[in-house]
Amino acid sequence: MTELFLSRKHQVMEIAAAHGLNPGAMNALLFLQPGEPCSMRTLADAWKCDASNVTWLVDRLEEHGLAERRPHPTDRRVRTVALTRKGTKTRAQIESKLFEAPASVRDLSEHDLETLDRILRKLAPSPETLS
Amino acid sequence: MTELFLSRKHQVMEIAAAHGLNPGAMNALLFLQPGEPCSMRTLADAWKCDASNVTWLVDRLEEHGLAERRPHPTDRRVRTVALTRKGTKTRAQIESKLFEAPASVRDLSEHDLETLDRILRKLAPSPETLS
DNA sequence: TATTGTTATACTCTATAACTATA
DNA sequence: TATAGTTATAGAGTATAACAATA
Repeated sequence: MTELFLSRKHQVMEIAAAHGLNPGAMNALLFLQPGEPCSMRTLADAWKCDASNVTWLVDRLEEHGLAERRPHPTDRRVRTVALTRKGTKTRAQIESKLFEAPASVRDLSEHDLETLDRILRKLAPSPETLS
Repeated sequence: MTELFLSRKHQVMEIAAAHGLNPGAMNALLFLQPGEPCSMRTLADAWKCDASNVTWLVDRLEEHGLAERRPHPTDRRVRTVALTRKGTKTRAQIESKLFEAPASVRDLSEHDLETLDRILRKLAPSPETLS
């Protein structure tokens, strides 16, 4: 079990490094939704980290041209963070790598996969199935 | 999915902090097997980190009285790391917390649990089932 | 000559505190 | 007065390089 946990950690770090990002910045990128700019404060709450750390992480994303700060339309204190075109593309690439099924899962039979899907949905209901 | 990954990360950090350990030191503790001392070099390879970092992590474990350095019986260059009695006990406590089934899993029916077990065994075969 | 482990040191990531600007 | 974000700074954790002891 520890093995599995650790290998996942290393896999995540490798995917991040392949794009020149640290794991924190990669998570930041994944949290941002295309076309939905997000305030720094929201990001700090979502990532359960300090606001100053968000400043640093968003700086990293901006350096890579993946995101950009924009003024908030009504509250001039707020700066929103939006994905750039490059950021949207990179985010999609990372997501597909990160959630790609490992070989052992792809080797499961169609029947096993459907059963697995049915049971796992009980563990982590998608937003659509929540009341 | 990202949510799940992050919440797991925070859970792991909380369990480590409850024992005054950082996540790295906790992983170190979990890797050590009672009655099976392990060289520093082996640990560095296992955790894919630098040897100097192992020195630091084992220092943390020794400070907490969880592990101790011992000479290698034949190679005087090598220092092995062994769990103390306290380390063995703490390790067991952490392991049970870390791998405790979440409420959503405990709520599954007996039948679903058996099915899940059958399918998951195909993904991560235990050492016994490996050829 | 190669390997094990440690020390000295620097770098990355994160948090705390003080600050500016808005609300 | 409270909140959003930044800057300055300190701390934890990790890596690199140089070193001593041993193989």
